[in-house]
Amino acid sequence: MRYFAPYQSPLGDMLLVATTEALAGLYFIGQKYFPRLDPAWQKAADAEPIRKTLDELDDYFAGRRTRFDVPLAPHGTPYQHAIWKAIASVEYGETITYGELARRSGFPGNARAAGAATGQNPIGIIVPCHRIIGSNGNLTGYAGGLDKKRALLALEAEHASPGLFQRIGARDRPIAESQT
Amino acid sequence: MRYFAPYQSPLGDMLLVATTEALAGLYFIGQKYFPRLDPAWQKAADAEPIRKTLDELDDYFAGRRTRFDVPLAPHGTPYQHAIWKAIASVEYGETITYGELARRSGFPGNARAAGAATGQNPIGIIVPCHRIIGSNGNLTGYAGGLDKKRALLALEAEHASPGLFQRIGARDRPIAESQT
DNA sequence: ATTCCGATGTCCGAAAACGGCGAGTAAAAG
DNA sequence: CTTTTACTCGCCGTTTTCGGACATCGGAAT
Repeated sequence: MRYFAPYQSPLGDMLLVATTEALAGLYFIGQKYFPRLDPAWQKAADAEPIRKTLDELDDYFAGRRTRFDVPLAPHGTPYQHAIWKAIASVEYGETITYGELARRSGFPGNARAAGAATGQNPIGIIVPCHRIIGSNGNLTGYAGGLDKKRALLALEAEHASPGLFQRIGARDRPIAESQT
Repeated sequence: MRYFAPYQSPLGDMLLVATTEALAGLYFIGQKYFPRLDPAWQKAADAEPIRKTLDELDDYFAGRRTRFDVPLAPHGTPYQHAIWKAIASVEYGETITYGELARRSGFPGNARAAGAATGQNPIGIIVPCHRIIGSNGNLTGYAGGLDKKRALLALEAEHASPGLFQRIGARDRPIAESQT
């Protein structure tokens, strides 16, 4: 059985999906790859993973939290799991390229496939796919919309520990953008 | 959750698969379309549908039973369900052609598709797909092997009530056979 | 008597299209 | 002559599409 709950973030309404054990999904409403709501799913804001996620999200958006502790259980292929795991190792306020992501996940040279897998990340924000950018500094894409990606990076730059150089805004020119 | 149990029939070893509610599968070991055993399945000869099926199979092979009462829950497409339901209406000792089967299931003219669906019947013997034969009298095929089909028809002919004319052996010439 | 053809639902394998890329080259701007 | 910008092409897992093959049968043509 799966449980779900809504969440109103400063960036827009979101949907949480979880089992009794772990968080399985976190989406912006209507984003790309938004899941079909199964009628069998039950609305339950009191399920343990959901309650915990809601708390941590509040802290994150308030700038009080730089890591998440909720147990995760995303559904995907072995390759996708490798990619998502590598994404999860990117620290708050830090950004890496898709090429670097491919390298870290153990599949050097698969930048493109890594990008595709990144886009299908079912647990936005907590698996921080917004921290992956193009090799030329472009944001290139985000399932929830580029504005969300930009806002998340700005939030993290705002509250990141001062020692980090790779944070957004540390560049010598404004960040360009491409299509959706 | 699914349960399974072995059964030693006079025609060879078989596998039963069931839920707590109903029988979901009955296969000759290693037959065509034999299911992949899921490690999560539990061996349980005491589950209600399994116990009932084992009893009824004993009676059937002893010639003491011409109908089955176990609740069935085969897994398949709507079309397949229509076909299997029509198959189930063919009486002990009786045989019909694939064309007739198509007609009875509400899809006249689909003899070929009916044949394909027949082959994918997950509940052998109890859903009596062995009673479906070619329009020219050929046995044409059986997932468990043509020898099993022949043996089952022989068994039923042996114990069928005497009034039935369509039973095997009532033909004016020997029954030919085709490939596997 | 044989051969050929069309109609039909599903499964399965093969092939192609499609991405949240990136490096290398060629043309344009300063 | 440097620095951009535009374009091409290879990269690779996933998803979608497509084409046969089947437990057939009746009718028409050979």
